[in-house]
Amino acid sequence: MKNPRFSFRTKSDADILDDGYRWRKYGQKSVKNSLYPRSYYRCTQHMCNVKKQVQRLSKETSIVETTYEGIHNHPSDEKVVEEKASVISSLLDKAKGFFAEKLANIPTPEATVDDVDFKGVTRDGVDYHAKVSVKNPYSQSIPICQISYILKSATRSSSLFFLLVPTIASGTIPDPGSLVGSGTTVLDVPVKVAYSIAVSLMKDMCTDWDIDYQLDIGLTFDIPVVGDITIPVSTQGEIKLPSLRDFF
DNA sequence: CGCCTTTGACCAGCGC
DNA sequence: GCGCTGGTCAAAGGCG
Ligand SMILES: [Zn+2]
Repeated sequence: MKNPRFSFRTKSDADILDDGYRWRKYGQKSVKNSLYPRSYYRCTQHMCNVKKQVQRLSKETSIVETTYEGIHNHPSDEKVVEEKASVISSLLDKAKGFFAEKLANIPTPEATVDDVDFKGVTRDGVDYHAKVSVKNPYSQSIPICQISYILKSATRSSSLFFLLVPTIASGTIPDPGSLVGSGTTVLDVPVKVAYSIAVSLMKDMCTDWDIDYQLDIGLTFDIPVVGDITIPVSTQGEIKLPSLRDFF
């Protein structure tokens, strides 16, 4: 009943992805608020009750989400495993090249915050809408399924606030797509800042509106069955906050 | 035949 | 209880 379960997202045109095991489909249901149906599979091996669900996301139709439940008690197809291993090493080569070129030219940052729009105030906090440009210096395009970020202040101001609360916001961006090769991809990042932090920020920013920021970004590659590989990328820059006039 | 989808029926949990 | 939802069963049919 309560088996271990994990899920991952894969950017794929095909609904059926070979993971080295043989499955028998035993159901398909349409789920509420989703354009695409959810398929139910069971491992064909006797005495192995591993199940999986496959569903294409309605928001980003190029991504399928697979949820596994249970652990196989038998080996899988060797050939497919070998193929997966080659895919993984290929991805690692891509990542290596990415960092090789990144380290080559230090001055250009990989990610900058272009603009921060004030969206509104809710009961819990203040909503911003940030446009983040992520530059991919590597010639090949990199498929990304998730980008996690931590936005914290790197200012050297004597402000007590930044010493106490260094982290402004954090979260994940679901399925931002691919980072195009030798280009810049603009991501729309919804940022929710807790109300108490926002107030402190406003008080602190009365004199100078620009703060130095440090943006810790994790690029997450999805690798079927094996799991995710997250590569940390750090960047610094300057962020402009909306003035108090935007509030009233 | 063996093995697989398809598909409606069926069931269990949950909110009202 | 009633209806909705998500997960499963199983009969039927496809296909090499
Ligand atoms: Zn199995």
